[in-house]
Amino acid sequence: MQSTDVVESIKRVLRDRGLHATSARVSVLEVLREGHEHRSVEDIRAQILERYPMIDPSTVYRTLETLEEHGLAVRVELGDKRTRWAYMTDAHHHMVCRRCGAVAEMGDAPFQRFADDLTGAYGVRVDMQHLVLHGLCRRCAARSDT
Amino acid sequence: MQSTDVVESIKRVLRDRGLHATSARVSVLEVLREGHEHRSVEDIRAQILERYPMIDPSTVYRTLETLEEHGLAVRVELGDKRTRWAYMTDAHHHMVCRRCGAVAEMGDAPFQRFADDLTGAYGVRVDMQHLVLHGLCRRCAARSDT
DNA sequence: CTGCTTGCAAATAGTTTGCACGTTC
DNA sequence: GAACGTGCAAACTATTTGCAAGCAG
Repeated sequence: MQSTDVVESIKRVLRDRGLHATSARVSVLEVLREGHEHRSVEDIRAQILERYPMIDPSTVYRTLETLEEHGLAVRVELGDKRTRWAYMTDAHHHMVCRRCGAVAEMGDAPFQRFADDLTGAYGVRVDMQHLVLHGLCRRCAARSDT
Repeated sequence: MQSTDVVESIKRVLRDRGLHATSARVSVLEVLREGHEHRSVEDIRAQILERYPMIDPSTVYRTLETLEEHGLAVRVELGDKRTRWAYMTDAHHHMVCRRCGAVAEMGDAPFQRFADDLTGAYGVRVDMQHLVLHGLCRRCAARSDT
């Protein structure tokens, strides 16, 4: 299990979707797969530059967009102006605390129930992969109860 | 019931919150109150210019931020890059269709149930005023069932 | 009159685009 | 070698900020 194998498996994934396995795409996917937090374009680029020679920001933008179209990456809007990106894995959700800024992760079950409710009531099919909510985190909510 | 009365009532609302009742604030609130769709800063400014002499974009930005802090306006992120604003009224929610772009409004009940679920499960207090979801609208969902 | 607000102009920040060259298949 | 993807530089768009002058209380 060498890092070469990781690269090879990523290339296979890309070619399976009919994409050219370019070094830009490989490096972006490689970095995305290493953690499941959501990262900005600049974070991603910085991590790539630590081990690959060079990549232009515009290439990172274009690459992420391509990966998104092919179901390999997800776009997450946390509420500040920069778009975050994550490797497409299991559904999990976030809440950004409006008081302290903490980002909490939450499991999928209540979200699925909610999505089903909405389908029943309105016929819509809600994307429930990486929802972002705002509000008060557990700690700030508890404090404001006093 | 003259338009003067509208202006006077808005001024009262502003002063009640300890804000100076400036013409910028009055005109922004007046325009926001006229419809409950969500409008961009430029939309709002354009509507103001139809009847008031002049207002700078930066003033609209600052005014909306102030109104938000005082609970008179809500910020809504529909997913494109510009922030939309609405008059703060009853809770209602939106779904942006990822296929056709339609924006559907939905009532509050399932959302409240969901918020209570999350409080029970995670202790968080979710803001459920103007949530924006993404997915497939009724029509596009039906079509993709074939 | 005193401080909060505004207009103006300029600066940011994130993102997008056109084009010539390099790479992948 | 044909099509696709990348780097580079420049353009855009929405938004923010500093400052001097204006208006509200």
